[in-house]
Amino acid sequence: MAGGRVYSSGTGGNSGSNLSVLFQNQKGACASEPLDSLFLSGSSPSFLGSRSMVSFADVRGGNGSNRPFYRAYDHDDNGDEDLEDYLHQPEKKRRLSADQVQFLEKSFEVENKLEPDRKVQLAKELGLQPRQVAIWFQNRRARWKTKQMEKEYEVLQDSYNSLKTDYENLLKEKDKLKAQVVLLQDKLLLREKERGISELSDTNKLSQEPLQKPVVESVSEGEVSKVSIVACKQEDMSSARSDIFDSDSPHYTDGVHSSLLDPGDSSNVFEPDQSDLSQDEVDNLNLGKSLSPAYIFPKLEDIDYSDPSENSCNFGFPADDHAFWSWSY
DNA sequence: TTGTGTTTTATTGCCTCC
DNA sequence: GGAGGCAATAAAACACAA
Repeated sequence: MAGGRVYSSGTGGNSGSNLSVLFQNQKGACASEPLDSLFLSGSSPSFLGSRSMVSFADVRGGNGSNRPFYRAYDHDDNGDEDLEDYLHQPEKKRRLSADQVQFLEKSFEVENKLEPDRKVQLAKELGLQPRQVAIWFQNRRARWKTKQMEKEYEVLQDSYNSLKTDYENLLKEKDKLKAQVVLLQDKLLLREKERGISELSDTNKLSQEPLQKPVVESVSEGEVSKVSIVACKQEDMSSARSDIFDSDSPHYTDGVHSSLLDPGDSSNVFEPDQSDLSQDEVDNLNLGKSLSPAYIFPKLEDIDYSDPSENSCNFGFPADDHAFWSWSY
């Protein structure tokens, strides 16, 4: 015996409880053995006929009437010789009958731990040894635990897959936005070059016409750099540089400008209202008139788009604005 | 029928609790 | 120190394809 343990051999007697009556009624459905009919009397316990393996000491030490009934005994064409052989063969494991298992399962559902009294009671009801009942519960708990772990694993797996999908979608969205940024930067560079050429010719003209109006004033007050100011109102203006709104083009409507200011675009983040502007911002607005717009708009190359929380210029969004970064798909 | 994988029953050794 | 639980494992019983 394990670890010097001493296990009670059990009685296998009938308690005569209601549970026994229940399973006696089901006995017809249970695989009834010829051996049962041989050894079972009318007053025998309901499960005694299918009694499983008992301890060797119990079996071998007892007389013939104490021999267990082996339900697993294959009796298709058994004669007396087979019976003899069977009774003399070494003890083997016996599976519990369907009824016994059902009984134990129901008991397990009620309580998966086995109190000593309950163990003895169940053993009596089932015609098993208390030790066998204990072993069955122990193994049943192990199976239950395994099942639970499998369920938990599935839940975690589903959660992981969901997160992975979200992550991949976000990556795609990020790539899309990056491509947009590159496109816009190209357009800006192009316009910058055009403006450089234009200013060069303006300078030449200016030297000949000193009374010409300042370039900035050609931009209407309602439109000038409102967007750029708000976009960067929380930022260090020293890093700003923009000439998106060319003084020569107050109604700048190329792809860049229109995409940023299109009121119909729900994703448009540049929809500031002048009434929302603080005095500082208004000052900046005025400053923007007198200074070059290049001081107002940030240099796109300086913006890090990889991590929204680290943007030096987040276009008016707080860095922790998760709503912006976790739009649905 | 047989080989092989799975399930069930039981053992062993270790650990915790009282 | 004994009782009982648990993890690991053995081994029999069982299921099933080839």
